[in-house]
Amino acid sequence: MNEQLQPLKKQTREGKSTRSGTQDDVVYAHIFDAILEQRLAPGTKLSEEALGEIFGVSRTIIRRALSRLAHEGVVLLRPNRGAVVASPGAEEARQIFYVRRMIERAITELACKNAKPEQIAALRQMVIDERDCFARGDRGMGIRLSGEFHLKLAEAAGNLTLLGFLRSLISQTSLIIALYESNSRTHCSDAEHDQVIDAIEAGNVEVAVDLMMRHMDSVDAKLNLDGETASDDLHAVFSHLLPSAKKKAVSRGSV
Amino acid sequence: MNEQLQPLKKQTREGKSTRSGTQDDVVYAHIFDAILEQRLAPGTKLSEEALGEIFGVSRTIIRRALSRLAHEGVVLLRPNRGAVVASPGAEEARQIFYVRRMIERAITELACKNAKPEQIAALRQMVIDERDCFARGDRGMGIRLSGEFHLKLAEAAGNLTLLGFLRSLISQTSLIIALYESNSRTHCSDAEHDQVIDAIEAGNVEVAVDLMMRHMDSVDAKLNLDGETASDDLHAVFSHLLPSAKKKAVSRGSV
DNA sequence: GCTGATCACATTGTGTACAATGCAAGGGCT
DNA sequence: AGCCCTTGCATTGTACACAATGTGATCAGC
Repeated sequence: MNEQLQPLKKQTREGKSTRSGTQDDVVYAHIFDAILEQRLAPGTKLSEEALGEIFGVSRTIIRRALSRLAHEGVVLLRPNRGAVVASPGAEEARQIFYVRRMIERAITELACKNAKPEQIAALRQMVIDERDCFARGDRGMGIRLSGEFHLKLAEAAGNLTLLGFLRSLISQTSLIIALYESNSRTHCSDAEHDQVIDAIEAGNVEVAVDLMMRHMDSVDAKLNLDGETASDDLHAVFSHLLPSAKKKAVSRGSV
Repeated sequence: MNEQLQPLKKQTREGKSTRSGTQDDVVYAHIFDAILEQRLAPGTKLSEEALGEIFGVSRTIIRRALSRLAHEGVVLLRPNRGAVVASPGAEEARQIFYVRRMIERAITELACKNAKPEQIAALRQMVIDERDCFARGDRGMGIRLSGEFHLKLAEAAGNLTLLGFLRSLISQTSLIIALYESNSRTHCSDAEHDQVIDAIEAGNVEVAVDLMMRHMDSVDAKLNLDGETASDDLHAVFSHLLPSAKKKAVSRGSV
């Protein structure tokens, strides 16, 4: 982990998820990415002062970023006791997937009606980039891109509310995959994404939705939410035994 | 508007929406309620300093409250230019209603399966209270309660993610009703709420969902989102002509 | 030796001062 | 006279200092 990257004046090191530009967003994005790429394990405490020192900003900024992450359900904010990376239990995970499935269905339907040619093109490019990243072994970026594919699709659907909800859901989904993925070396298959685009471009709602649902199936088929029903608490209980952050992102998948 | 209610130490004046207790929540709730009850018109600027003085707290608290409201879509936070009460356009309104309808359907279905007897009882009590409030002429409280009915229902459904989404949707819906309600003297009919409970208690999913959808219909039937397609910007443009806050809440409805 | 309370430390919560930004009015220029 | 630039004010953005709270360790008592 970086000892102390310089005070990041504006958009220092924006190579990662391209965001607008305020310090705020940069810090938010970094923490978010760290969680997505599992460099921060669920349950890890996120000390305001420590983070402030790392990013070279005051606690004010960190606090805002954490608050935002908490809103999205990626971080748990315990009053007077600090923030930790959320660790959703199995039941919670099921609920989140249930809702995500519903939202993705709606998005797919709307995208069939509303997606413009240039948006479809952007989606295709996205899949290519995604494939590239996985091919290059840049798994971290690949994971993020495969998440952003779904977001771009939501954009194409043209409903801002759905987009916002999906953003929150994807964050949480990624966390869940990190926790429960049994078969650790899988990810959103590019092929599935491609097929969905085909159906959408053809305007074939039935098929598009069906494919998307299958896609969702293939994602949560990889999870084992059964067994160890107590894992929710176990994770929280034993998390302090883990080092506060793993050095390298290892093979894992996302949606 | 109150000149300066005393520094509200803990839970001063918690007669309104019963919340936990931190200053934070109190300020949040007050602003939120003011928007819901239309004492704050869409487009109104929310100055941090002014609010801080009114509530007797520092800008820090106000800022957090505003940030939270912004996250729920009730307030628009323009960087370096302050916060204003959001004024969603017609298209945005349609999108929000679309999503709300979808969420409410899911909640109703789940509630049929999962609602426990004591939760049903709580819902019935809620409708009674709601009716009471409208009967007493306490329209403000009535509006809030009718919104909270839907939230309680979501609770009974047992999906926390859906609950969170619905909370956000209800806030925005209320705002939209404030903006677009043509027939100004309507509200969630208690009868409709009651019928929905009946169906849920009977475990009759089909009927429950159908009733809920009708209920949604009757809500947006009262809006005129057509005509004056430019009203979005008009509201924003002319809002500075209005006094910063209306004195009294007048007859209006909610969901 | 173990359980319980007390105290010290570490961390978060809040208020405030200062810096930066945006907005508006006034004056000079064309 | 109209337009643009400059200057001043108001408001938000950030950092920091102090207060409050929770946590863990030490020590007395059983």
